[in-house]
Amino acid sequence: MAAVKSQAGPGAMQSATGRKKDGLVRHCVQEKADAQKHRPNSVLRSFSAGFGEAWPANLEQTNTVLSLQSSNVHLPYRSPESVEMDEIMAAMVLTSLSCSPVIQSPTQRDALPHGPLDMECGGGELSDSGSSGYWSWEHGSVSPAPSPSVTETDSSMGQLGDEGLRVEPDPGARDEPENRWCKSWSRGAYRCLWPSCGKVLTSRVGMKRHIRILHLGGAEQSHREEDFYYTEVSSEEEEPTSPSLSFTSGPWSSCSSTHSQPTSREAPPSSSAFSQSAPSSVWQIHTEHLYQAPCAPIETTKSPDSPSSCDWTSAGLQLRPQISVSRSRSVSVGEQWLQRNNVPNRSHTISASPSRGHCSTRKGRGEAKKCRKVYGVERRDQWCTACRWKKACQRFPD
DNA sequence: CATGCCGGGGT
DNA sequence: ACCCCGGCATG
Repeated sequence: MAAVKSQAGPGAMQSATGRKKDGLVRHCVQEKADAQKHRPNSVLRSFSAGFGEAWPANLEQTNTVLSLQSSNVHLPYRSPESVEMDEIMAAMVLTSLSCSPVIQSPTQRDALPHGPLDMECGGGELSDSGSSGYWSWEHGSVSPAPSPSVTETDSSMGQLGDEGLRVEPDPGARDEPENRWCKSWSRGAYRCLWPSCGKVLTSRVGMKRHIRILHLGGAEQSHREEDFYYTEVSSEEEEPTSPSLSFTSGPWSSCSSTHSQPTSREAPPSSSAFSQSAPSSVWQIHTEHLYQAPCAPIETTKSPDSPSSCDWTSAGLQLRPQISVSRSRSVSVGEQWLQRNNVPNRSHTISASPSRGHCSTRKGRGEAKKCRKVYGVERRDQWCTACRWKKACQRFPD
């Protein structure tokens, strides 16, 4: 978008504005804490839940792979390195498998009350395991082609393949449009979701290794958990949208609004848990605003670097980067999300609406940079529309 | 004084 | 609805 914008003259701005309407939907399904149970099965379950039928086409293939795995697993001896690699592979397979529509595991499958898109509940507790900040789009993007290179896995994997995995063609199960399109536009970068890490690597294996070694302490048991601690990000998204937009402090990427999707956003399922949730999931937000900011996608990132998890509340929601939110609808992104999902919201989102409610009192100047500051008067055409019209800034709401 | 934006007006 | 701007509050 940024590029488009910059190239386009003022006149084009308007069209850009129009385009904005199709904000990007980052609909992400958040996994529940349950997923955190460190068990292979739970891993599979949770993933499957999140992905819905991500790649039905791969089911057969997947099964095949599993079979192979189960039959090849027990190798008398292998060098530590090879073992590690195998485990990595295993993790990859797991990841791939997670896309299967329904991976049933005999036990407590019903225990997980996740419905399609029920982020809210997941959010309820992103607890410590911290990885829960899982958004379907992120995972959905996990290479459509389930690492072909996988040839074998450790025994546990094999078992899973044999008994734990029963893939049934259940297209309707959790078929979310978002999942589909989401997966389509991400490609290769992986970001560590570990709190205050945010490392981005281009290889999945590398990321897994990073997580396992640095964050999971290389624990044996953790081999299959890496998946929870990283997320795939689209390189596309990483592209800077606008020069000054990226004040995000972390490695967080921004998303561009070039995608035609209604906007949606990840929001903290529960205001409080929010901060802790997803160690550092990226809150990418695309909002529409009344005034249709010409430029761009608004992106929000939860500041990863904030040592203390709770940032949302401080500094106007932390929508640091740019968020354009229409005042008329509440302002906080989180709120918006909550509203959409009928989640009883409230609490932290201070940022917003007060101004409208009791209008007389103009709220003091927020510390947030406004378009004027960011772009300067000379680049007024890059301001959000609201700013241009001398209205409350939509891009950088307080 | 610069900034943010309400309220109101023009098209 | 879109756009602009006077004028006021704020820092």
